[in-house]
Amino acid sequence: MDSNGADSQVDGRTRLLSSAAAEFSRRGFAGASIATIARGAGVGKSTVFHHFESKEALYLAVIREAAAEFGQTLNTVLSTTEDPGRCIAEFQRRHLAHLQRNAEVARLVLRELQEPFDERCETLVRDVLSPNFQRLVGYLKEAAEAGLIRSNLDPAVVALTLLGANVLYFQSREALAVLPGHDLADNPDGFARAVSDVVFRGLVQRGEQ
Amino acid sequence: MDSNGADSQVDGRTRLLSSAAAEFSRRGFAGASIATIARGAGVGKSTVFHHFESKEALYLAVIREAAAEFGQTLNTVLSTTEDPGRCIAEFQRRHLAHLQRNAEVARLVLRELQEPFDERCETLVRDVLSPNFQRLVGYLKEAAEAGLIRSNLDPAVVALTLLGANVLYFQSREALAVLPGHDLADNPDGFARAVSDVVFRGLVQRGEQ
DNA sequence: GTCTATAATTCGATAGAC
DNA sequence: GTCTATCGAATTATAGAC
Repeated sequence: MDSNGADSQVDGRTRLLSSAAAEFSRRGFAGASIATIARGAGVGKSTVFHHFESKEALYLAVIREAAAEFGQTLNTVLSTTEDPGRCIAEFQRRHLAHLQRNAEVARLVLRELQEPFDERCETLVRDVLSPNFQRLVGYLKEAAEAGLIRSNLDPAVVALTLLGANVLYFQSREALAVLPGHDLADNPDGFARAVSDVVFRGLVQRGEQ
Repeated sequence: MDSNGADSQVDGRTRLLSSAAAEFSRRGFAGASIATIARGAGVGKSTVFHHFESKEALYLAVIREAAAEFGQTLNTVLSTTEDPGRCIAEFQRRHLAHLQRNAEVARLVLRELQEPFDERCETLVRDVLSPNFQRLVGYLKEAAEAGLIRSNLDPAVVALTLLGANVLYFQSREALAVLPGHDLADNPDGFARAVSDVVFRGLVQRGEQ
């Protein structure tokens, strides 16, 4: 049922990260227990503290891991020498795929953002989430300065629009299947492409206004 | 601190709805206690079951109430005789304001969508959320058929893009305040207007492609 | 207020890699 | 022999019961 356990092929640290992702995602930060995480990784409790300074450090490491992986994707995807339409479409597709592949961590982050804003959340945003977000914003700003896209708009708004569509899709996938009239629920790539098309070209008829 | 309590100006049913909104939002459906809800409304436990068939009926009524109120707004806002740019901007602004004004219910719904998809959630989507969503989709479809907006795009995708931006803003308002380079966090109307501008006009330079 | 249970964290020791 | 991963036992912190 769970794919971690004492899978001796990977080292303890890695097994701890994936066990922690599952446990934090299921119970939230406060509800998660170090003992359960250790058990899930097939190691002793004290081994956790050999690899990570504290429960919070482990928690941040779980998210940092996923964020760093997506950072690699950004290296490939965000290039001002490419056509911005393609760039954005590819960003959107890869981002949604990343959310779905790292569903546990994604849920963890969304859960955190909903809880009352504390210092832990601020650290999370500042140190882990913000860098990738700022790279997207930076790309959009450069594209605007280079005349590749419209320049009179806030790049942070554009970024939030793109991310918001993916996040809502990710959160509501199952609910979408209930709604009639489309087949979005089982076609994330198609959804991502359609969103990037909407955002890039807009609703307005070509040639008007 | 909380504005419900035994405020005898409004009737029991109304006080129950707002007490229930607070309690469900805080503890989720399973965690919420009818006794606490009754106490918060200043009525006895049996009064709850006089007004509502069951815990689930009360829960759905809380959300239905907010959805119906927003349905009123849709009547005012979605009109194919208006300029679609204005329509969408106004929809976006009112929707975000509605999320913020009904923050407890909004959090409740988002929480529900994240939990494992069960029958309760399906009822919620089908009976309560879907009607308003379909009205937005229907408006976009008509606008496309009338030639007011581009017709080769999926209206459900457009709707999800608009809603996603608002939902993400709503969920991450406090986190946004931490990110540098913008003042979005304390200007929801400005955010909504900027998003609708992006979605309506697109990123592409006017006159190109 | 004290007692108790639970959970985080630290300590000291062991075993294997190089 | 040192270094690193590991463990079991010991130590604190905290929250709830009485």
